[in-house]
Amino acid sequence: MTMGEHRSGCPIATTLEIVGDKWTLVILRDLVNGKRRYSEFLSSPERITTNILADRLGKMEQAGLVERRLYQTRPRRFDYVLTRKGAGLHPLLVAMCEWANTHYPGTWVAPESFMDFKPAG
Amino acid sequence: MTMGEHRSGCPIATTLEIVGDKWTLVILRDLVNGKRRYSEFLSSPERITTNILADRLGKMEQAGLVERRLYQTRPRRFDYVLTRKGAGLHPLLVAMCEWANTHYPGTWVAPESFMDFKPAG
DNA sequence: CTTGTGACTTGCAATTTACAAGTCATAGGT
DNA sequence: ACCTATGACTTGTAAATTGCAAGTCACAAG
Repeated sequence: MTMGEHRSGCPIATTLEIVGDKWTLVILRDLVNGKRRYSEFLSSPERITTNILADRLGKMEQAGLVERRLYQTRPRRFDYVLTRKGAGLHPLLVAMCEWANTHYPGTWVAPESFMDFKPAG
Repeated sequence: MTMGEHRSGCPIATTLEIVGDKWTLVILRDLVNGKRRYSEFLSSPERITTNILADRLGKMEQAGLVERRLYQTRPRRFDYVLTRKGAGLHPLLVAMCEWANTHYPGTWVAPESFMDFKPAG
């Protein structure tokens, strides 16, 4: 993805082209929380559907946010791991947690392990 | 909007229910930058369409992110102002700017006035 | 062989978005 | 009076996306 393919040079608009939907950052949350496999993402409380999950994981891989890793060969099965680039979105998640906790009483408080997440490697 | 109407108690998922689309945070950016009027939002480089703009402004008002203010009576015309709640999303915008500037060379660097935004009142 | 598992894919209805034109309440000018 | 212009939406419609549910595939196990 090069500069010429963005709707503008604005960093916010550019970011939104990748994560500006209702599901991508939910999946990113799950990745930060240690989920790796398709079936794990499916089990999250927001109940993402299989076609949206497959679509988003594919797009996240294309955008370089995650890598697929073979975890089994027969049949071939992959899990998903955050890249450095993907992990760089963690501050967004933190800002969102803080905003919602402030303005929506009753929303869960994220554990320190989540807020203090550091990408491995 | 009460707890019972969210897809989960997760603060990230909750936030995404309000701003998890390609346009809401673009409008929020414009508000932080001082835009107030419908025609001003329409002139942004991403070229939002009138129905989406009207739809999003209405939703943002309902969610308490903006207030409509009468600026003319004949005909009645309103502009839009960030609330404290809406302004509370500024750290999210900052995080997005930083992420995109890091990973997408060529994206604009936001002026200090944007990054240092403080809500009036 | 059958059944089960996990990771998708497919079909389709409902919803949303993008594009373009239209409408409305004015104000201004002739 | 008429016409034109302005700004803020609204409407019609085609295209795209989402959500629901079922299906398919490559295995493994019994």
